[in-house]
Order: sequence, then structure tokens, then C-alpha cells
Amino acid sequence: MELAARKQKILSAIIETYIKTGEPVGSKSLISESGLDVSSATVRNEMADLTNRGFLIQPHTSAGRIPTQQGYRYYIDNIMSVTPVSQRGKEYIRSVLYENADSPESILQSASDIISQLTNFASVATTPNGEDSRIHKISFVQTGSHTAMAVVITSNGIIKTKIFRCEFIITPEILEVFDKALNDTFAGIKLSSINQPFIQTAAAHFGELSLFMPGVLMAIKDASQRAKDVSVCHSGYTKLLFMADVSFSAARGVAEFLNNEHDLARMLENLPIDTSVAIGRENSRIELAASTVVSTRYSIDSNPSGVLAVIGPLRMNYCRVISILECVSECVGAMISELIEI
Amino acid sequence: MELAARKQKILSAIIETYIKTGEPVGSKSLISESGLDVSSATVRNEMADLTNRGFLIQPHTSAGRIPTQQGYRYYIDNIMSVTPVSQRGKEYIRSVLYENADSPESILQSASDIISQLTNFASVATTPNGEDSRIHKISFVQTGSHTAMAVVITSNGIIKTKIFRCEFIITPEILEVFDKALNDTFAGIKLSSINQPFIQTAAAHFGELSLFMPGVLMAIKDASQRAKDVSVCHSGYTKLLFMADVSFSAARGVAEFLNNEHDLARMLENLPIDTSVAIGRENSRIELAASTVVSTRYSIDSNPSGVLAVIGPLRMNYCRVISILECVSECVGAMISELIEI
DNA sequence: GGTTAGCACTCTAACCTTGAGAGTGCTAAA
DNA sequence: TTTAGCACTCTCAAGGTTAGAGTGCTAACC
Repeated sequence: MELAARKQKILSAIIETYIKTGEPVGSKSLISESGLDVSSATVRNEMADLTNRGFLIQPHTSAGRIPTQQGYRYYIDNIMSVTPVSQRGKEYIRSVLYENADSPESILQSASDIISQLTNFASVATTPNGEDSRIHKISFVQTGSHTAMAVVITSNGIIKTKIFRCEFIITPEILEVFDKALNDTFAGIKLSSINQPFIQTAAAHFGELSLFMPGVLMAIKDASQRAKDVSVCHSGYTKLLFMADVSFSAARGVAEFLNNEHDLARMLENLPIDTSVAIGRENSRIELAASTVVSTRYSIDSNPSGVLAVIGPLRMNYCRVISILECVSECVGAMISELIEI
Repeated sequence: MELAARKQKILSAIIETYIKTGEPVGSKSLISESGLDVSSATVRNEMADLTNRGFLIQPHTSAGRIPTQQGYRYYIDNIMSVTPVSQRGKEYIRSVLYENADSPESILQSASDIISQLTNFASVATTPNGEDSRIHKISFVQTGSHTAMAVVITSNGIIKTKIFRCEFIITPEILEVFDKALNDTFAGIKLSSINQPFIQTAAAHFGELSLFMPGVLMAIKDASQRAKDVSVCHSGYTKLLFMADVSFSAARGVAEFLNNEHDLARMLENLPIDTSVAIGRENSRIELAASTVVSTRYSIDSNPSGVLAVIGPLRMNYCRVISILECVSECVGAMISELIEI
């Protein structure tokens, strides 16, 4: 549905005013604020039409108009143009991310923090999906007389550790045996194929050595599992409380959904590759029917990987949020790519 | 201030009814619910007296009474008796904690989770203070051609890792040199003395070897720092939203305080050793003036260590919360002690 | 002296009414 | 096609009313 130029202009002005003020926008206040060169009556006619077509609604007869989900959608798709973050802003973002650039997880946590800080909304970031990555190396560190830590390093740079316990006293020699046997067995194996049957087959393969191994094998399975699973960093959840135009019970629903890492990860996994905006009921989850999720994926070595997203009310400065997300995404992608190459 | 037996009985009945219902308790409804063998007029006289003495207040003239901070205090100190968690409950708690019993941190996270789940309030748990503990061992794991992970194990069983980067290509031989040199230097050193000057002295001591070491030394300093610092596990923060008798802005203040890990850790550090209840303004933090913090410390090898705490409204079932906290505390202490011995 | 029945009193919460203000849609004229 | 004008609608805030809950006080009772 194409809108005439003036209708677009009026829709745009209403949305931008509403985003700024949070108040329903009336015909009179609109012309005084946005410098449209027509009378309020003309604006009223246009508004009535935009309302009929579903771009605006009136909370009640004597109130101004506010944008509908469809109104925001049209604005985002056809009117809004995103200006990238300024050079100075970009440098600031990069410097903040750089402070904790040791591991993908810490970069993503910083990313989530800074997105939340800059947008003032809740923010989440997922680690790259490890479904296709493989075991690169397994190492062991003795941590006690009966305990040791397995360190699993994957081909996509994720490092997971797991402490395990043995019935017998651990010696450097035993760890060496573990190291050799397990790297022989696991190196190059896809994380997704390390499941219970695989572990059992491996144990059988080790013969009598396997008697020593239940703890080790479970530790490796656990660490591989966690390396494969997408984990979710988040920041600024308390900011959800201050989404004024959302009811208390809706905020409660959102908070509970976000705290359920499993469901959240699944929803984030299904988001598209490009920057996208899911407004209200466009979201796949009913809990988010009164929220907007703006998301993008960062790329590692040009392959789209994890998600960065902002969760906020429908009424948000989409331009600003998208530009921040894209800037952080670019920096995160570059940093993680660099981290893995080395 | 000692209260006569009947006054105690009435105060107790009012508090217990109020905790259950959340409604101000009137003289008439009190006798019908709590089986006191006197008339409502007598109860009214006693209530008037308890109000004069500061144990109760009336929200307004025509409402019933609700307990004041002082009322709760008297109830907790002189009336309430805590019945320990049932055997079955205890077994349940232990089994949940056992699922993730690899490290102190994971035990404490599970502890926080289960406390929040059982009490339906927000819960926090701190790791043991590492101020007095020492470096037990440092190990290295190669993670990339230019990166490696330092693993710092402390005398109190905390294990921290930190990835660092070197300008040169890392080989097993180099890591061996690091291992030897650094264990010689750091083993037995108190975490609290590993600061910037110490690192510089150590670097000077290494002579030309130190040129290779800036990344390593910083990694060890960082890991030691984190092993020393108390870290805070938390759970159920969203439950703060549903504390009905607290205003929205107060909930906001609490949420923001809890999200500030540094201030929160400092407050928790200053809590007493025994189980304690800080009601409303008894809390050291102004943000918690409308909340109650119930806390206890778990003991590692009979030494009081970190804190387990519940943060909720004044109106909570203190009996139940205290018994749950003490039960979890006992289990956590035993598990961490066991973990370290091994 | 402690306890109780009775009663006047107070206060809130819920409801209604009212008026001001904001914004609209429609109509007729430009 | 645009605009001025106007009657209309609806919300919000303020003020008023009523029912109900709970109180404190007094006088009688044990």
C-alpha cells in the first residue's frame, strides 16, 4: 500500500512527535511543531484517512492519534532512513568492547552492556551457534588430588571448562594419558555428534582404560554441550520496568520470558540474518506482543553468527536503536573474527 | 521492653494474619480467625496500647492494624520460633544442589536459585571472601598460536581462568617456563598482596624473561583479583516486581541497587555471621528501607564464609524463609568444604 | 480492677456528577 | 481541494455522597 507524499509526511511527523513526547498527537499541535504548511483541518482529514487505513488509532474520541503496529511498520519500511553512528560514537563503542576482548563471551557481554546503556532498553546477545563447529583440542589441568579441569577448545574459538572428580588419585601421568587418548578420539569431531551414544561408544573403545574415565567423558560431554549451545548474555532487564506504555502484567510476562534462557535462545536463533524489527504481535512469542524486538546478527569471517537484540516498547527511536545495533554488531564481528584467527 | 503474655499473643496473631492476608487486621476479624477467648473490645484496648507503644500502626482511622518495623522486630526476637525444614525438604534441597557441585560458584548459583524458588523472593549468594587465601597453583593451557589460558587455583578452592595474548608464538616449552617461573614466584602468596607494585617487582625479578611476560602477569593479576573479590550470584530478581506493598519507584530503587554488584557485595560483606533479619530502615542501604533482608553465612570447615540472603518485602513468612536459608546454608557449607578437601 | 456491650464517630473506597479542555468530524464557503 | 467554523464527544480532575469497616469511649458487669 503506497501512501501519497503528504500522507507520508504527516504519518512521519506524527510518529516522530509521538516517539519524542509519548503523548497522542493532535492535528493542531502537529502543525505547530512540525512546520507543515497546511491547516489543522487538512491534517485532520488526512489523519482520519490514515486512521481508516489502519496506520493510526485514537485512544479515545477526544484524544490525538498514536501509531499502530502497522503505522510503525510503514514508517520503518518506507519513510525512515538510518544514519550510521558518528565516528566518535563508533570509537567509543570500540574502546568499550576492547576492554574485555579475551573471549567471545566477554565481548558479547560487553556488547550487550553497551547496547543497553546507549539505548536505555533491555539488550541480549547470543554466542555463535556451535552446531557446526568441531573439537579443536582438549586439555587438562589438575585442580586437586581427585579433581581436574577439562578445557575444551572448539574450532570457532569457544573455550569451555568443566571440573570433574575421579575415584583415584590424579597424577600428571594419568592426565597425560587422558590427554592423548581423548584428543585422538575427539579432535575434529563435530560438537553436535557428541551425545550419550557417542560417549558410550568411545568408552567401549577405550577398553579397560574406560574404567578410569566416566568422570572425564561426562565432563567433556558437558563442556561440548555448552560450547555447542547458544548462550545468552543480557543487560538492562530492569529497564523493562520503566516502559511506561506497557502494563504491569505485560512487563511481568516479558521479564519472565527473558529469564527463561532456553525459550529466549530459541526465539533469538530463529531471527533473520539482516537487521530486523519485529513490532508487537509480529513477534513469534505472545509474551512480546506489546514489545518491539530490534535485532541483527554479527558476522564471523563474513558468516552470520549470533544475534544482538534490543527489547523495548513499540515507542522507541528506531533510527537510533538500529544504528547503534549495527555499529556494535560490526565491531563485535570484527573482534571475534580476529580472536579466532590468532 | 517486655510485653504481657496476652499482648504477645495478640501481636503474634495480628502479624501472622497480616502475613497471610496482606490486609490490615481488625479487632473483630482477629478473634474470629485466631480463636482468642476474649471480646473484640478487649482486643481493641490491647491493640490501642500496642499502637501507642509503636508495634502497630493504622494506615487510617477506619482501617485495621498492620505491624510496624518494631512490631516485626519484637515478633522475630521474642515470639517466633523457627522449625527446621522437614527431612524430605532437606533431601530435596540437597539433591538440587548436588546436580552442579563442581565448583563453589556453581553450588552457590544453585543455592541462590533454589532459595528464590522456594521462598518466591529475590535471593543472592556470595562466594567466600578470598582476602586471606593464597595462590595454590598456576597452570597454563594453550588456546591458540598467540593465546593461552592461565588457570589460577587458590587455597580456598576457587578456580579462575583468564585468557591472555602474546606477541610471539606460544610453544609448550614457553608455557613450561612460565609455569615454573610463576609457580616459584606466586605459590603461597596471599591474593590480597598481588597488586600492581607486586607485579612490577616480580617482572623486574624475572630479568630478561619479563619481556615475554606482560600478558601473563596481567592475566594472573586479573584472575587473582577475581578469585579474591567476592562475587555475587543472584536469582529471582523479577520477583521484586510483585512485592505488592512496595511502590513502583521503591522497586526500581531496589532493582538498581541489586544490579550494582559492587555496592551489593559490600553490603553483603558487612552482614553478621549468624542468621539475621534486617527489617526496613534497619538496613544499611537507603534503597532497602522498604525491604527486608534475611541473611545467613555458610561455613567452610567451620569458618563462616559467604552470605546467603533473601531480599523481599517486610511482609514475609520469616519462619519459613529463615528455615530454608539455614537448611541451604548447611548443605552449601558441607558441599564446599568437601570440595576443597578433595 | 479487668472485661464487655453499645454507640457515636471517623475515615476510605467506590460511585456519581460536573465542568473545563482537547480533539474530532462534518458542513459550507473560498 | 482546502479551510474556517461549529457542534459534538470524551477524558480528566475536582467535588460530593454513601456504605462499610473499624475505632475509641463510656457505662455496666463480674
